[in-house]
Amino acid sequence: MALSHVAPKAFIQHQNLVEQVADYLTQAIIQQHFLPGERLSEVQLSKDLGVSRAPVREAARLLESRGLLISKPRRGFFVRALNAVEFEDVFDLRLCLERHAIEHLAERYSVEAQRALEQQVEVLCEAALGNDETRRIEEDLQFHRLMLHYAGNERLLKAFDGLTHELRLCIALITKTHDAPDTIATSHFKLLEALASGSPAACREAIDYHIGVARKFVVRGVGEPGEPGS
Amino acid sequence: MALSHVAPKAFIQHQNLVEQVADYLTQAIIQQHFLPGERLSEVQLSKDLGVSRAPVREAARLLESRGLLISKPRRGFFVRALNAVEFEDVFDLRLCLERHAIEHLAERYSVEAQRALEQQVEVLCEAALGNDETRRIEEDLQFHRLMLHYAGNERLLKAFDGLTHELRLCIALITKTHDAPDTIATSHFKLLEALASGSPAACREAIDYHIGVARKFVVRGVGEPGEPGS
DNA sequence: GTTTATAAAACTGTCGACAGTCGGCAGTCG
DNA sequence: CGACTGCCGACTGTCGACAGTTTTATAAAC
Repeated sequence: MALSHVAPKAFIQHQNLVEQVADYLTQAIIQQHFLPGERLSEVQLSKDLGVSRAPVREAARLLESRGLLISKPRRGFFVRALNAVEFEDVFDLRLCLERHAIEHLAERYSVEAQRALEQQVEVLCEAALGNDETRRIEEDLQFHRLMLHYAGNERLLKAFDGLTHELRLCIALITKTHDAPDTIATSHFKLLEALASGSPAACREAIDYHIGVARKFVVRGVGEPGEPGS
Repeated sequence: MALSHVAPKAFIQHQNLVEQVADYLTQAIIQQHFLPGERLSEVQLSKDLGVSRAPVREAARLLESRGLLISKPRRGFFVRALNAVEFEDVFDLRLCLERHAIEHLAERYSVEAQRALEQQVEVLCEAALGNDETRRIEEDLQFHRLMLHYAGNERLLKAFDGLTHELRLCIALITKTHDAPDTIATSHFKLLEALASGSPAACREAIDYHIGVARKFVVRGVGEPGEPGS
């Protein structure tokens, strides 16, 4: 592994090594600098990043809990390889969480929440016009995070955050999503309308449609179930 | 392949220190040997358990991701202290997950699933007659885990498992639940009936009632929001 | 007696090192 | 020629130690 993508040694500022390593690994995995199923060498990473193995190990455990890595005892950490079934499961869980959230939100839709969401949709639409796919995805996720937040259950948001890491992975793996970026962006307006209507049923219908579209964009060309070789 | 006579899985279980420490801590927290909000000293734990600090730290990170601990930078790890709001949030999330699961399950209720669930309810009822509260809780959770499992989304089950740790904590904190153990046990029958009917709506109603009862038992005498003193 | 300044203690974050283990490779035996 | 065995390198799991920071204890000043 020549690791040509590796960051300069001084990239890591002495501040919170574990988090920094975790962030670095997250980016590297999502950008597919490490292939799914690939084994991560602790020593190699330590050398590349210029830190010791302790923070690398702790960061790896963090990413394991986020579903980006899996650990095999005495073997080390491997990049999570998602198959089609797990793909569907992730989106199904997402649907579960967001349905619940939006139904709650519909019944407690404050002016503050409305303004925040509308503003975020504007940001999202703006991002959709540009070419920065990463930013578009992040703004999209941010909209949904806001929705979860204003739904009033922080634990729900936390669960969603635990999922966004995998979601990013899902999206990144198929990344050829740019069929109709503006379509996805504008489809958020329907969510706003449903919320404004105050009808939980309408909200549920809207979110079902919304996530269904997103899933359809992503689940396309996903490989067969089974572990790609290490 | 001369391994057919060998005991299933590995006869020699060389369990990681990390997992062992994590299990120990989990038990200690749930049994309230560590009070909520209390600070955990890494060195002290290392000495008590006879291991070095590295596995203790990694175990603590694991428990942090499970919601039993929280880490404050440069301060260390603290036992999670749940207030009434977080309490409600946990149960609300649980409701969200189980609604989704049971509605799915209703549409794919196999004979295998039905048999497994009915058997588990029997085990649960049996456990309810005894005095072992811990076992009752575990059997209860196991029933719900089975339900999630047969719903066909492993990711959903994983999310639930991430919640069971907190659930156990919730239950342990209030632990005076033994008002009517058999009531709770038998109330599972209603879930079985709803599933057998094949109606998602009936299932939803049943699970709403079921979890509502459970929550009512637990949410009682929960303190005010805010951090209890160390 | 209370408050501030200072010193000591305790603790976390991080590191380098050692030992046991795993996978692969070569050599050996059938 | 194929299967088994023992060795070798690489790596993980774990440890003890050091440095910087936070907290506590102590002392001085008001």
